[in-house]
Amino acid sequence: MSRRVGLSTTAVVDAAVEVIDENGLDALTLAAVASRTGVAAPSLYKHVGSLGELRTLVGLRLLEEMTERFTTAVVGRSGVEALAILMREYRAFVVEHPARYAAMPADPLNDPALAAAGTKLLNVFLAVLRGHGIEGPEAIHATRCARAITHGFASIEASGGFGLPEDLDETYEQLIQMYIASV
Amino acid sequence: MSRRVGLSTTAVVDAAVEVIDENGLDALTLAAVASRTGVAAPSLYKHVGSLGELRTLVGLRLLEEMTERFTTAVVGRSGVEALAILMREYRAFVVEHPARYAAMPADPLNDPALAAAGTKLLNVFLAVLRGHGIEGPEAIHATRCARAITHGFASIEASGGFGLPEDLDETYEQLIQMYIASV
DNA sequence: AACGCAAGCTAACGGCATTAGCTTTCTAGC
DNA sequence: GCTAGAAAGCTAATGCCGTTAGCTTGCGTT
Repeated sequence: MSRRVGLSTTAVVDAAVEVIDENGLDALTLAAVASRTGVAAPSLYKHVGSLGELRTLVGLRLLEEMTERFTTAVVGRSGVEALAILMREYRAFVVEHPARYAAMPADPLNDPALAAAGTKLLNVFLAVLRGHGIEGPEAIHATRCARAITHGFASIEASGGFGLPEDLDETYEQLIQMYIASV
Repeated sequence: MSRRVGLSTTAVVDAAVEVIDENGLDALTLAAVASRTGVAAPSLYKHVGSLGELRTLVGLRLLEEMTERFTTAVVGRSGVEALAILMREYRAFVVEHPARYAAMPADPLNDPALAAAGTKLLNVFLAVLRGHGIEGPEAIHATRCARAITHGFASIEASGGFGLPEDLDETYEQLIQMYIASV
């Protein structure tokens, strides 16, 4: 048998994300990742402490992926235009990778391993709001509102919770306008 | 040993909800329900087809619980007042039973066993909107917006996703006003 | 009083995460 | 270039869980 596959923690997380993409979050199992990486299940423990830790690492990866994507999308834009772009980009990520979105940690700030990455993601929103003249406690409320709207719509859409798919764009634009009108 | 416990499907679902309330959705296991009902795990199959079916039954129960609660809360009210009450009641349910909310089916309309109950819940919103003069496609968009906002805020709150808990009321009232201003 | 069904039970299987302990391969230092 | 030791892999084994099979027992009906 071909020994020394040359695995690494990064490669294990890569494989985990692939498993999620292909078969959904529930399919993320050490056995599945092991088979995909061509290794016996217990060997994964050389690179990852436990299934729980792997989940955290996947969450970290996704948090960073979103942050980079949002940062890139919003560069050179400002004001309500930037806010709208951010919200559309959020939904676009979920539409492209619905299973991946389900693996996003719900409360990154409560997990020491995810707090830094979660804060960075939050800061993208806060920076755009600040550029629009919103700061302090007002900015916290505004960010929470944006989170609730984007996460709410995206999570329902990702799980197929909306009945008729044809005019979802219109509903979402309506939400964006609703939000922008309020800030 | 005391044979003939006198179990029923309803009693099994009761126990399942208690397990969820006490130890979270992940703790919903046939072993846990069996131990709580004083029965061996395989005996549960006399009342429930599988763990998956038990999850569906729990979802059905919660859907009905919410529908009844909302219906009661909104009786005698109309217009934007009724909309605000509905949204506050939605959040109140989640605050009272965070773990239970996590067990709510994300896409009830896609599951034949839950479609009827999901439609009933949706109809409470649609009825209030109709009383406010919103009908047809416009009502669909408006309902989706309400769902996105309430579910988004509630699910983040239920999972402890918001950092500072003190002025969450204010954020939510802001969202309610934002929504009401748009319909 | 006897029968049949429903509601329990125990035993067993397979899948999973995880631990323990072994073998092999790469690499660093001489 | 050789050799120790660490790192990366393996197999075996444990315990929990869902699930199935097949047995036993209590209860309601006739």
